[in-house]
Amino acid sequence: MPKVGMEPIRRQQLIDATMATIDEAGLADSTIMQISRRAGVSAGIISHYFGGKDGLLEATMRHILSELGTSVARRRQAQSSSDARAHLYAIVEGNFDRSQVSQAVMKTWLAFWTTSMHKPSLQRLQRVNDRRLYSNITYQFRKHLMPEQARTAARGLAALIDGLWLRGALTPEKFDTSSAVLLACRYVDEQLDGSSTA
Amino acid sequence: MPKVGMEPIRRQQLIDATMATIDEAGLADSTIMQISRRAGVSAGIISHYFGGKDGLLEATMRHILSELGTSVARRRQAQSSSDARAHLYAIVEGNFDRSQVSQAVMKTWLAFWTTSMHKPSLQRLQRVNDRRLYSNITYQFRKHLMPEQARTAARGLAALIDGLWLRGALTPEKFDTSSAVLLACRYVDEQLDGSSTA
DNA sequence: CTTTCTTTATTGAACGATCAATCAATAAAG
DNA sequence: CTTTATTGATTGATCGTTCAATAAAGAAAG
Repeated sequence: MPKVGMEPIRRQQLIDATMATIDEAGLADSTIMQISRRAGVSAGIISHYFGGKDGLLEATMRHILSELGTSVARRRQAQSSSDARAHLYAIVEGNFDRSQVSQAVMKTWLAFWTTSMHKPSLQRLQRVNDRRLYSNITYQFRKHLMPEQARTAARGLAALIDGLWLRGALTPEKFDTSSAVLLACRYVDEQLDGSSTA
Repeated sequence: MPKVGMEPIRRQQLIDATMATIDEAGLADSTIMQISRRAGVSAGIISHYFGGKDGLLEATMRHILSELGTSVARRRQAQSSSDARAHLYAIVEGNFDRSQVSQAVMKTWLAFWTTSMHKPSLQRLQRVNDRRLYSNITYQFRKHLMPEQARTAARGLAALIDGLWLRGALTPEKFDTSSAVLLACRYVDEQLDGSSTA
């Protein structure tokens, strides 16, 4: 069947298969044979399109990060105003959209977080994404808070988002996204409204 | 030299070597040879004392969990009163003591979090610990809040603790423990004091 | 005291299994 | 006939486990 335009299709199939395999067996027990078998192709094709297993994992992480960035940007652009609260809400909602808050995506993300601490290439990806989230949040808080307060509020919100998300990933039960969003948005309110004491 | 009382010594040496190796190379690239070499013993001794690599990893996780439990319990017992705020502060401080908030312990913990999602034996350990933290927090909040509010506040505080801790583990910079404690304690205050709107 | 026996501690080479990567072969499409 | 796509057996390396051998330290017996 081969000839043209197979590359983007295969790449997507393999990235999806990678997340599904990590979800099922964990990154440590995910072999290229399992992944390729799930994608319906041979093992050799991975080296052909991604240069090897590492390339596939990095591409998978890029894909997840890209989807997160898109889901946040989409909600922020939907805001016509420059209201800080609305933008912070959008950021929170975007982080709990994550295209899909599926167990597969969350487990894959956590696996990459762990791996990124020892693989410079993945660490750079994670850092860039992290910095962007933090500085976006800080920028919005600065509209209503003093620089120092804004930084603290941003640290708190970022931690709250990651913590809620982490706990959603760790518990086998369905992740209650809406209550997590509500909790994080209430934190935003507390930071914006209760700033009179300092 | 052998004869008596080597077991507890070797076990501790190997657990320490495990955390140090995970800190340096990551769990995925930690072999029993590296670990045993760092502990100054042969590879075979691991199977002798822990039954195998899995046993060593489970023992290491138990050790970390035990140290966390101890550091929280110690600070709570230091409280003579039954004041909710003081106990919540103690819980927060205990979680950021973690015996040592070293990179080695944090990386090991994160590695086990990731692994526990696919290994029932580790998952049970993690769940028990998680439940205990959550119910302890909920119990304290219930002294001043309605059940539903207490649960929400507990979810928020637990997430905030985990999130701050996770971000401390992910950033290469030194983890600013005191500011993390301050931030989490301020969250406790906001939950306890600002409950008049509901 | 010293000789034998037993237990505990430890080693490290050998084994078997697993896995990522390679590459020559194949097949379809232009 | 060339290019793109794909296969899957082979290869080479790695790793966890096993196990027979060894060593030291008491214990028992003379």
